[in-house]
Amino acid sequence: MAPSKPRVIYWFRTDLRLHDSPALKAALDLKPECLYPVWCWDPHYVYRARVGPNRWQYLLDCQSDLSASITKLNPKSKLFLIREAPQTLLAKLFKAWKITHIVFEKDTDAYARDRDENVVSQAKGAGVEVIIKMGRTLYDPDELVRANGGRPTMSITQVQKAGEKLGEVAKPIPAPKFLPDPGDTSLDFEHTQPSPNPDFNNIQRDEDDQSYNALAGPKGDFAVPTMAELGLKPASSQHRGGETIALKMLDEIISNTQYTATFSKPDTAPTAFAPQATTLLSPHHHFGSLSVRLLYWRVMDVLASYKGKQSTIPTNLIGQLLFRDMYFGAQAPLGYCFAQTVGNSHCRFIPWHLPSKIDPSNGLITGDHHIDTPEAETWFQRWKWGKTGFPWIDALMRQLRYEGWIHHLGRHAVACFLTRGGCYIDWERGAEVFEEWLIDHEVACNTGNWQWLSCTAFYSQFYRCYSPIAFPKKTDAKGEFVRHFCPELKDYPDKYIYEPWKAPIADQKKAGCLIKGDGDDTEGEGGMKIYPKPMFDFNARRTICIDAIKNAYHVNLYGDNPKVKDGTWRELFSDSAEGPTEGKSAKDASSANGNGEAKVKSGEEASGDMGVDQDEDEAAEVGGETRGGDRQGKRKRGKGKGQETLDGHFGGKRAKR
DNA sequence: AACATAGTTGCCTAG
DNA sequence: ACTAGGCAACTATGT
Repeated sequence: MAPSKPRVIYWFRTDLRLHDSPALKAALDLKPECLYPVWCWDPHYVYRARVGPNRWQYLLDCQSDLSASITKLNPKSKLFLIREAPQTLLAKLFKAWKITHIVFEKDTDAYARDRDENVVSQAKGAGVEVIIKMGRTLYDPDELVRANGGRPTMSITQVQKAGEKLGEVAKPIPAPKFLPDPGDTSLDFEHTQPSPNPDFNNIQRDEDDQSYNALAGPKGDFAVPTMAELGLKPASSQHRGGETIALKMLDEIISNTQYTATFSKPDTAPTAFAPQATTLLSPHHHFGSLSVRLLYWRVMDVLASYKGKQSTIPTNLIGQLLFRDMYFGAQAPLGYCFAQTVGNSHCRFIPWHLPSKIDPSNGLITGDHHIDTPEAETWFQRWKWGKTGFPWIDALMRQLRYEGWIHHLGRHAVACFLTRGGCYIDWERGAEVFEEWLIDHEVACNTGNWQWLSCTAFYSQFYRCYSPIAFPKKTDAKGEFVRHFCPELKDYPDKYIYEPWKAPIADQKKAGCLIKGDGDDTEGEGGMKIYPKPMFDFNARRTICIDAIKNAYHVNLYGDNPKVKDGTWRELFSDSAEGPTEGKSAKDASSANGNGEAKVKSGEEASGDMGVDQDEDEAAEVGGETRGGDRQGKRKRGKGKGQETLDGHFGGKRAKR
C-alpha cells in the first residue's frame, strides 16, 4: 500500500510571514498534496489578553498582508481564518479535511505552551503527526536555559555564554517560491462558541463583538475580520503591520550602514518622533512579520564590512536582540509566575501600592487589584491617562495610547515614575497598561522590562532614578515632544515646558493654558486651556521611594517566599516604610514616613490582604502543578478549596541571601 | 576569601 | 558645551 501524500495544516500564530520560517519550510519539505494555511481566532487573545484597537489593527494588517502574499504564490490559497478556539477547532479540522500533519512554530509563552500541549495530545490521539520548529527568537529559549545550567537567563552575559555553547544563530531561510493548493475547505461540523468570561477587552468595544458569529466569517470566505466585526472603533495609530512593510523597513535600516553599525540604544533620543530614533521593528518581531534571525544576520553582514567605529554588544542592534532572547530565556522556565511577583523565585517582593489580587485556586494574578490607598489609585489613573501634571510623563503616556509605541527610554521614564521613582505602585499595574496599549507587546519582554525598571529583577541600581524634568531636557531642551503630545502646552516658554507649574500666572495666560486642578478639566473660561498641577512633589517622592526600596532590599524577600503568600511579610516591614506595610498596626502609623507626608490609608483595605486572599492562607501543598491552564472562564471556581501552594514550584534553586 | 570592577541607558554641581 | 566626580549604594562576576 503506497503511503498517501501528506495533507498538512500549517498553523500560523505569532509567525505571520513567509520568509525565514523554519516551520513553514518543514511543512513544505513534506511535499504535501495540500497545505492549509490556518489561523484560529483564539478566545484567549480576544477576551483574556488585554488588547487595544491599535494592536488589533496591527494584527489584522499582518494577517491581510500574509494572506495576500499566500494568494500571490497560489491563487487558490489564502490565510484561512477560522473563528474558533484551536483547542476545539483543530481536532475537527483533522477529521473534516483528512489531515495527516500539523506544523507550527514553537511558542514558549506560558499560555501558548498549555494550548499547544493540548493540541499536540489531540493530534496524537487522531493519528496526526506534529512538527514544531523554533523561529521566534535567536535561540530556542529552552535550549538557552539548558545551556545556562537550567536557570532562567537573568543577565546579558549569561545569554552570551549560553549562546556560545549553542553555536551560531540559525541562518535565515528564503521565502517559498510556491505553495501547494489547499484541499476542500468545507466546515461540516458544529461551531463551538467560546465563553467570554472574563472579558478584559469589553472596555475596548463600543459595538457588539461579532467575531465568533460564523466559523468562516460573515461572508463564509475565511476573510480577516474587520475592526467593526470585532466591535472596535478605528485604530488611532499610524503604525501599520505586515511582512511587506517589515521587509521594506528592514531594507531601509540596513541600507543605512552607518546607522546600523553605530546604533547605540542609550544614545538614541526618546524625545525623537516622526521619525523616531530607534527601528520600530519590535511589533514586527512580536507578530513574526519580521524574523529576528534575518535582522540579526543582515546586521552582522553590515558589521563585517563597516570600516568606521562600530557600537558593540550590549548597546548595538545585536545586543537588543540578545536582550529579547534574555527575557524569553527568563520566562521559559518560570512559566506563568514570570509575569507576576507572587510565586516568582526570581522577582523581589516589594510592598507596592495597588498589589494584584491572587486567585487562591492557582496562585495566579486575577487581573484585578487591591486599592490599599485611594491616593495611589488616583495616581495610577492619572498616570495611565496622561494627567500627572508632569508634561514629559503625560506626553509619553498619550503617545502610548494614541500610537501604541514609545521609545524604549520613554518606557523607562514612565515605568520608573510609576514604580520605584514616584508613585511606588506595583509594576504589574504598569505592565497591564502596556499590555493593553503597546502594538509591540510581548509578554516576556514587557514583564522583564517592568521588573528591570522597578528593580525587582535584572537590575538593582534603584538610586539611579529618572527625573521627569532633567531626563528629557538632555535630548529636547525646547520640549518639542511635549508640545506635540500635550498641545495645550505648546505655547509655553522653553524654560517652563517640563515644569509648567513654575510659570507665573501672566505667562500661563499668555500661553493660553492655566496650570490648575487634577486633570478633570481640560478647558476653562474663554477657551483657556487647563493642564493639571503636578500630582506630587517629585523630589520628595523620589526620596521616599528610594528609602523604601532600600528597606525592601534589606528585608530581602522573593516572590516565592512563603511570607509573601501568607501575609506575614508585613511583620518584616516597619511602620515607617512606604506602601501598605502597616498591617495590623495601621492605626498607630498615620503619619510615620519621616518626610512629613501624611499617609492616606483607606479604612477599607489598608490592613487588608495583600496579594493573597487571606481566607486561603492555610493552603497546603496540593499537587505540584499550578500551570493555570484553566485561567479562562473558571477563575472564580473552587474558592477555598483545592488551592495549591504558591511557593516551591521552583524551590531550592536560588540560595537566599 | 576579600576585594575590585562592571553593569545597555541618573542627577547635580563644579570647573 | 563639555567632563569629572560626588552622590548613596544595588548585585553579579572575576581575580
